[in-house]
Amino acid sequence: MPTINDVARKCGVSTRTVSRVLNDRPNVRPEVRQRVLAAADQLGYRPDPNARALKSGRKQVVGIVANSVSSDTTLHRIEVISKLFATSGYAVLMQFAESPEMEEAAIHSIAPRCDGLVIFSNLHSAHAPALLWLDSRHIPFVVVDPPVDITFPAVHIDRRSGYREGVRYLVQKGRRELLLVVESFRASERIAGFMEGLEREGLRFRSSRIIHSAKGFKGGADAAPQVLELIKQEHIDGILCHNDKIALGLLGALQKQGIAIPEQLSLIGFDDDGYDAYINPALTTIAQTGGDVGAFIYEQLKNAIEYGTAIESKTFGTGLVLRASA
Amino acid sequence: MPTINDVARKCGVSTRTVSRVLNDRPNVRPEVRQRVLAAADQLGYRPDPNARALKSGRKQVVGIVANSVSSDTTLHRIEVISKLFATSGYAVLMQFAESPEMEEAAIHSIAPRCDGLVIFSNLHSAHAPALLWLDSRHIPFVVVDPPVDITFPAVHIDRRSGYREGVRYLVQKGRRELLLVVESFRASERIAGFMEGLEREGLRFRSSRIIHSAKGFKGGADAAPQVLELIKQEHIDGILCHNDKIALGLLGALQKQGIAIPEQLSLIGFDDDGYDAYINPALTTIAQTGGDVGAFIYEQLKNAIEYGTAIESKTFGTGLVLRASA
DNA sequence: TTGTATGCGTTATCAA
DNA sequence: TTGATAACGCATACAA
Repeated sequence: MPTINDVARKCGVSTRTVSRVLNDRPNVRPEVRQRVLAAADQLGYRPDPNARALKSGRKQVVGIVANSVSSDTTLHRIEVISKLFATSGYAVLMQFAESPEMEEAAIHSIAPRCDGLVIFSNLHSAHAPALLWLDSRHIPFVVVDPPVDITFPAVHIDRRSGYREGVRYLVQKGRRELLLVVESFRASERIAGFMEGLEREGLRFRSSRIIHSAKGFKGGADAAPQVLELIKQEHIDGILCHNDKIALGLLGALQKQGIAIPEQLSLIGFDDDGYDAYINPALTTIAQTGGDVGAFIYEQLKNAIEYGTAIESKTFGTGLVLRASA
Repeated sequence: MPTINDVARKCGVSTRTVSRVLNDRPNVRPEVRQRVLAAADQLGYRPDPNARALKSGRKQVVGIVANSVSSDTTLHRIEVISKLFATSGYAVLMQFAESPEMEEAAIHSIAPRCDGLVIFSNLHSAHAPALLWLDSRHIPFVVVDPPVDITFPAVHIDRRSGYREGVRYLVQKGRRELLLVVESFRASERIAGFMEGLEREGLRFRSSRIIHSAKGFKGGADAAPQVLELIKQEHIDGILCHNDKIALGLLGALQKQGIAIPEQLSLIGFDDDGYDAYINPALTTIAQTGGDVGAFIYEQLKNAIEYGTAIESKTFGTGLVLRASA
């Protein structure tokens, strides 16, 4: 591996001059610049990023810490962030964490190698020590969709309003006996929206109208018997689901039992997964609105890193995407 | 940010001793070891990974280069690899590339920061300079699912046998007029398998029996009119698709036109996406077999990095996952 | 416009 | 068992 010294020697200049050329600094004669560039190219010289980082502190890397139970949405956002940062010459250092403790450890392990951090967080405390630590080290970071309110720069997704809107829409369609099917993790915002929606429509909330399901397609399918029972006993005619996977799992299982959707029952998911428009009936869903979360994070974090600007928090809304199932 | 010197000073030993303690080296009195550990902890000391990498060459990072058009499968494999490496204390440095040229650039930019590399490749040449360069630098790497044969350690997915098997299965079910719907990218292996399958079953191949569609659900749906035409004219009764998204898009569109699946027409996808079992009819598909690709890569690469073992190439098979659509 | 020399925070050689 | 000290490859203050 050739070093900057090799390049300097090869064309009879000092390392200082080579450094100038390589970092696009002024005060180098064009002729010398050419010579250095040629020598570097010829030797296949590449600056050592570690040495550079050690000296200058700039690493050209952004870190991403994500919780282990990352959804397709999270994966997609990570992809967007990575691609955008790639266009600015940054690579992305990623570490998954299974638990809040591991998440803190991951932050500590990744931060020293990064110019900035994106944290898809499960940290359940608003005062996570790792975040305080980052802050004290002046490492810019964005927390994405934390389950609790947080005083640090963060992107929030307002699911509550989406579920509220879902309820309103169903009621407007003449549905009165509504049900909410949620996974155990991150149910509270959905439940709050559901309850608020009922209240605003003047409908009474009953705790029996919240069903807890396991995760994913299978969770939805497995919840079907219980849902079916409620349909019979309480004449459920509208269902809001934790996400589209739950909705699809449930949809198929209910259809097999002869439930007509949307005629007899309206069904609404969450996330706007790619398949929504192509299943039968196409799935009405609630989706994040207000632009691309990944793009927003990129803008904020990049400016914070390169110009020291403050990162502004933002709340993205959610809204109905109307299709056939409701 | 406290350094190793601060720790050394704080407990009155030399940096050498602190270094010994921190790297679990022998020849330190237990009492001193305790003292050092306590001091480090108290100062919140964390070794600088850049300085460490600069000196020792070990970076505790594996790199992933992925092409921009990465499928869900790729994303999932990346996730698996990241999580496994996280359990061994490695973070993952990721860079997406839009083109083969950018892919080479990404390799060059990432490699110096990594102990090893995973390359989800679109490199269309078997002798990509970047790979030769990696090899000459003795940086272990695995190429995943390259579109061409390659002499470097690689994981191959044998799609051809899967499509062959698909044809055989359809014929066995009494289907004779088969159609293949492929995207433009990476169609050749599928076409080869399709043609081989037909040949083995003694069926004649006609070029009209290959339809090119755009990407994704929409591509499948948009191909429907053309497919419908063929169904009418040539009495198509079995379709193999590029992947499950194409299959689902096509499925819905055909159903809307009154085609009964699987009664009138058998439909087979590829990938075994999560929703396959939950749509109606559940989608029969072709899936990669032989274990988890990500886990295999982790094993190989980790051993190569830590013990210098050679990485062995492996070909993963593909096989039918029978459900209702065929 | 260019060069010399120092130090970033580690690891590791050598001597004690 | 320990310590002084020299690199690792680069960026930059300062001198020329």
